[in-house]
Amino acid sequence: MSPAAMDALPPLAPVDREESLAGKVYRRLRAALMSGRLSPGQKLVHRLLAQEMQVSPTPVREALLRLVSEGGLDLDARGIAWVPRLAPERYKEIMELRVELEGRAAARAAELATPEDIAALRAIHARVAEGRLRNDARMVLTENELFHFHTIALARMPVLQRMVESLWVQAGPTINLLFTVPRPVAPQDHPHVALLAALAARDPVAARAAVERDLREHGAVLADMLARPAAPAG
Amino acid sequence: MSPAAMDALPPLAPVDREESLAGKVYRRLRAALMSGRLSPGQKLVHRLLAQEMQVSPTPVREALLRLVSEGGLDLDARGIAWVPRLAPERYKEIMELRVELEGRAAARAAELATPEDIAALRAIHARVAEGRLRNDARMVLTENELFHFHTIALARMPVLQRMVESLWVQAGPTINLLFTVPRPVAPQDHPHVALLAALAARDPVAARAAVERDLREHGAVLADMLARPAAPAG
DNA sequence: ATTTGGTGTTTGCTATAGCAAATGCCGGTT
DNA sequence: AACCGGCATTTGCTATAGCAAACACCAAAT
Repeated sequence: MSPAAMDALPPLAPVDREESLAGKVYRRLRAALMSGRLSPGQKLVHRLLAQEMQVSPTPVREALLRLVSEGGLDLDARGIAWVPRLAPERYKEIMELRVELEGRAAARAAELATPEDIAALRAIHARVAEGRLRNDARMVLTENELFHFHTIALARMPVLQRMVESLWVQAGPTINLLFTVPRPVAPQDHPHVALLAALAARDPVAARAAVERDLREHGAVLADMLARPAAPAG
Repeated sequence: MSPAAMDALPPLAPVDREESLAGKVYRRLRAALMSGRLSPGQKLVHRLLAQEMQVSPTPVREALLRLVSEGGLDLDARGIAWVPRLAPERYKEIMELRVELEGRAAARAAELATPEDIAALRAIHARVAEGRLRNDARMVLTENELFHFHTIALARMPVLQRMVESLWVQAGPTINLLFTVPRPVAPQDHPHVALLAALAARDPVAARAAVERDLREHGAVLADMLARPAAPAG
């Protein structure tokens, strides 16, 4: 085998092993954070969770600690895990970092995306738009997330991707709590459409600008909601 | 207590609790990664580590899994933790992200730093320069790290700071393995000096540029070393 | 020299138990 | 009604045990 052929070989993939129980629990909790099924202020007690999930406490504890490590859960003074309530400044910081990192990923994606990649994104965006028409918040959130992470994956920057995931985990409960379906916009006005055009045109600058616009518009709405004083107790 | 006085109160600090054993182990391992005492390719077996540290395996396992979660350690197909060897592309991605995130922190720090902050940074930098004069790699690395994280802390962006720490943990073993003390430069030519001047002048653009220059110069040297084929076996 | 099979050891992962500290509940007192 | 004390329960954290799979080592066969 010549050196050139070695260079052309894909890297060896790790041998798939059955996922551990702790890994399964972690994924479920992580998805629950990103999708808002776990709400800000919720307490997660590993023994109780273990009972609910009908597993022993050790893997649940491990899963919770993983999520703490990536910022998705906070520990209180006693070591109990809680879903964080985002202060406005924290939310603002997270969104600022998303603008930068997701914008960077989009720019890179514009250099690397294939027509098939772009077609897949179009299909996802069509479902985002449908969710908007149907005023279906769950659908919009789910497909929007899929759209974003599909885009980011095109950039082939694994460290950045993991960072962005962590930001989504951190912001997920709050975003989902506050989210209302935006009014439908004219199809050509949606930032996703601008991003798709930029990807097709292999234009990194336009791709970044589209993502920035998307996140800034969306982020400003929620930032306003967060900055309001809490409603009087009903 | 009037609303204005409430706004002026510092946030309640969490009650300090004695750090758990797992937390202690985590900190030690993390510091070992950042400082290079753990080398790329090293295998970390939780039972053996527990014996060395004279603690039981559970907290060691928890500490290792935390470090896996933040990217500092990789798991192989069998679930064993290893200190990662950085491929050139991975190193490049990490440095690119550091340039962006640390640059951003420096720009923010330029807006927020007090004269006392800047004096403290000068003192740290003086020790960096001394380490260079003495050709003391350990001293340079230690003080340089202190300089960087002192700067980042001035930005008061906790999410960003945690991300940067994670990047340092990921790159620490490789950087320390390859590091050689750069030749001393004229004092005014060191990027830290440019950063200090930018902080004093409250100039975010110059601050960012100084950090970018620092990281790019340093990063290019190591990227070259990583890109070279491994030396023939001796 | 290489391959195969058997055996012992290692290792991750999970389950369980137990300790100490914190929390919650209830009754009694003011 | 509010406060206090006693007791039971909860909870994090750690230690230990055990299972299954993987690995390492060695001897025998080719």
